[in-house]
Amino acid sequence: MPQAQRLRDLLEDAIVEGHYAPGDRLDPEALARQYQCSRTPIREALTQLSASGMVKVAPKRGTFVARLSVTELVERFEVMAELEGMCGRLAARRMSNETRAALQQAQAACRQCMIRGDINGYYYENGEFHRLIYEGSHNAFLAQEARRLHAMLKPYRRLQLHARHRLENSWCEHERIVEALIAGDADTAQRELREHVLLQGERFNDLVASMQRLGQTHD
Amino acid sequence: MPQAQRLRDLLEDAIVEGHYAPGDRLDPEALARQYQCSRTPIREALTQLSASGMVKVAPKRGTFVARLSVTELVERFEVMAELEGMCGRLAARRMSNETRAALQQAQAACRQCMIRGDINGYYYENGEFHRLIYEGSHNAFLAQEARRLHAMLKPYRRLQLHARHRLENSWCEHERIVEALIAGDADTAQRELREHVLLQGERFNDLVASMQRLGQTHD
DNA sequence: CACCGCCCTGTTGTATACAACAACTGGTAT
DNA sequence: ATACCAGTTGTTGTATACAACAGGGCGGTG
Repeated sequence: MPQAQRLRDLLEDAIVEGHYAPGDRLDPEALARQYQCSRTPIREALTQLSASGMVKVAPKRGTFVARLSVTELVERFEVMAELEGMCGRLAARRMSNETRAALQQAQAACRQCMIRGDINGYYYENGEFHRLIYEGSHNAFLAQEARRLHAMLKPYRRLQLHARHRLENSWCEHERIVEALIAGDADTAQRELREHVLLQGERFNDLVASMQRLGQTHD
Repeated sequence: MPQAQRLRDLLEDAIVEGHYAPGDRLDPEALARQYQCSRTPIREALTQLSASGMVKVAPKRGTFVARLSVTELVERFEVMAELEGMCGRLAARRMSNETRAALQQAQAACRQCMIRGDINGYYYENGEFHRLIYEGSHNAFLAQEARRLHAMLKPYRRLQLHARHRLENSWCEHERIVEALIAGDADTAQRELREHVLLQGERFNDLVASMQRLGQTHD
């Protein structure tokens, strides 16, 4: 596999997992030294990340990890909610028995993390939970787009989970979603997933507050 | 503006407008000669187009204009329908008076083209019609994604319009959509737009047939 | 003291050269 | 006749060097 691809995946992971914070500068030369290669593959990796919206290039000033404004974030969550709902609607009809079982397993794992108060664990299992629903839609393109958006929003989604009782609420919502998916109730699955993802009410305010704190640490 | 960006736009346009057909080879060296530059910016342009799904690279064998399989196409239309529906739902509530007027104007232009049987004209005005609804959603990210998918499907969408009575049917569907949008009826706008975009029944078969003809001319 | 302009520096974008790699083609052996 | 092997060729991926461009700082001037 070409080096640029590996670098793209590595950098994407590092961004998504929070090793680089939104607004951080990504210096091509430093990265080139770090990964023992020339600027060319680094440049290509950054270009691709820029295309997928993970980084923003400020011409002649540097490349930075994308820092989304509140508006941009709300817009993306709005689209994400719709795509997740669509995945749910399709998955309710199309999901295989294996995926169904895996989903219930992921939900059980989420429950364990919730009980232990293990936020990072929940965060990971939650990703699995949603990924399974994407795959369950049996629409590879939809699943790919959903994964892309999910990755893009991951750094911000993580902030939400620290809000009080968010884990419990999230898990209960999952429970209703699983129920609808198992029952094959497409409409309910779609609606519950949309609501689950959509930023609304308190959660919106919590997230904005977290972002502002995040912003202060890097300005 | 960097040359690579210009080239990307140029190539994308050329593909979308059908100057290159799905399956055509895009030889970097030939393009470099054609555009009087080195392979570097060409390469970058092609990489970006590959990321957005317009071209497919077959490692060590060449770069080709994406030729979507029937499955891939159906999947994309399925997602497109959902996104358009979402645009419609939001636009019904958020569209400005100017956009509303522009939409009615585009619809009138479509009507003229329909009456004249001007397929290319209709094709163009149809693009405007849909673009206005995207913008009307007042969700810049959603609009961008919708435009991207729309562009990707454009070469195939064009095939549909040649089917008998497709222009008339399309225009009538537009009419119902405009009506719902003007009335601010979000549910109807969403539903009508979804149906309008979704490949179903006869139209699906027509498109598959056209694609097979297209395939034969390039194999 | 403030403002304007110039130079320097840093960053990106492009060209070119080179190396690695896989696919194709020709030939040979079984 | 077919399968396999090796050389060749074409293509991509990477490194490096260079040029262009913009921004920031510094100094001069009003």
